Amino acid sequence: MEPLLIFPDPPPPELVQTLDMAGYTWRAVDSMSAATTSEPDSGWAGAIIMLDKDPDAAWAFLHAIRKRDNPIAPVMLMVGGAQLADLAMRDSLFEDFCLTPFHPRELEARIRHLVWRTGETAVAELVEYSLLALNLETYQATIAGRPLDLTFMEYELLKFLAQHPGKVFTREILLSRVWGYEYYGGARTVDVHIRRLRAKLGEEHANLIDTVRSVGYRFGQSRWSGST
Amino acid sequence: MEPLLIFPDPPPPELVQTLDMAGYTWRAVDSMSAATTSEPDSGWAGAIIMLDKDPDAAWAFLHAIRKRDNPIAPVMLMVGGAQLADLAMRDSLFEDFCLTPFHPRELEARIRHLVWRTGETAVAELVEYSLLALNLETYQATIAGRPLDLTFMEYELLKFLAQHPGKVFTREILLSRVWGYEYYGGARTVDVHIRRLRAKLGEEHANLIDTVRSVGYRFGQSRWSGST
DNA sequence: GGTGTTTGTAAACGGCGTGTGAACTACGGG
DNA sequence: CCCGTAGTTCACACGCCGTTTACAAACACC
Repeated sequence: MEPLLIFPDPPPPELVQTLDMAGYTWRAVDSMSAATTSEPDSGWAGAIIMLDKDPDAAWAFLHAIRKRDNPIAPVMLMVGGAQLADLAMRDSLFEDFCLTPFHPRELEARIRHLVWRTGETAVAELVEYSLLALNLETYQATIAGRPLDLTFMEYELLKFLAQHPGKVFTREILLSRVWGYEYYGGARTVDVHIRRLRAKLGEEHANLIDTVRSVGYRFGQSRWSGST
Repeated sequence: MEPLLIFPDPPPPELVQTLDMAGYTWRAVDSMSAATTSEPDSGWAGAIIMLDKDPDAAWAFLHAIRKRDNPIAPVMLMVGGAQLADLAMRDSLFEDFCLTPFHPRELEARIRHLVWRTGETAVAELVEYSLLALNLETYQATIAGRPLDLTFMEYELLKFLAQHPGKVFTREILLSRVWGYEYYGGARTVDVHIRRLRAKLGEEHANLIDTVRSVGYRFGQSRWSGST
């Protein structure tokens, strides 16, 4: 799982202990730039921000990570009882908070609930296979984290293939299912698009699309595990 | 505002006092049938469930209000420290919890945040993305602090796009969702408005609106990291 | 009624996505 | 080893699609 972002650095030892005991990975940072540079490719699972030591710096940091292009969510605030009034009018900046000093089991329960909730709401229509990911809502594709710049037909073809991994399709089937039922065109069209897809997937992933001689093309599951 | 549903009846006096002080209306019930019969036409704003006195009855009641046709949400649980372990594996039944005995100001802050969050999903008065900010109440827009002089349609279009960052919309969808469901007009209308928006956003921010060739347009989220 | 703004449509322009033909290569059978 | 079949690769031209400009209709504000 992706690590949690902690502010500031170093975090209080009781927080570290609670997170480690619960099995979370985390990285503490002291500035917005540090949060960006140390961000893993898969992004942050969320953020925990200590608000009780240096409130002004913490609020500034919180604003920064929520106003950037990919806002970090969810955010858990650690606040002292006297700071509760400061939370009003800033509801949009955090998802949950926990009073300090905190009960380790309470914080653990809150983080678990928070992480669970984001996993629930992330319902973006995705097609994933191995290192390939297609986001059907945004029409974006990535292979091993690297963005793929696909044209419309390339995207449609790859989407169809990735939605039926392991299955073999003849060129005629692909023409009718991807291009359209009444499409009249040469079978070579498919070949060329397959070729362009393999080129954009890169040499190390071109084998995601197999050629089945005298039949057609198959996506993924090139080698089925086991014998026979 | 709609009343809060409290379980059980009668609720502990300190809870009543906190709710009354904060200005919330509420009704306490002791059974699922009572919750149904005393439900106002506009429904419940949410539920607060005391889990510390009779846990079994509380869990049964919680299950009931979450499994019916119109599940009540959000739900706040009041739990003793020794019951924290019971929350695991039941994340789908509640939105937030508060330890008992509770800090009145903490509970007030939690309820406010919870109610705000549910209102947020329905109507947001402010839309922000990166350097763009739209104030839906005053019909004002700014990019990087600089005011944008947008016409009505430009504002509506930008608002709709900014409310769904990353998502791709076809011209037909945009025409129906922004212009109106029974609007009958050429798809070129969208193009021109997109063009005018990009011009007003300025050269350095024109790329906030991406063109997805032969599909439609997308706002923001040019780079995407794995999840969220 | 006059003037300026907003909004929708039409048409010209330009780029690049797309399909096709042909050359080249790989594979398999006789 | 040859030959036929099938897949790959390359190059190029057509045409679609988005951009841009221009203009007319609708509207608002004096």
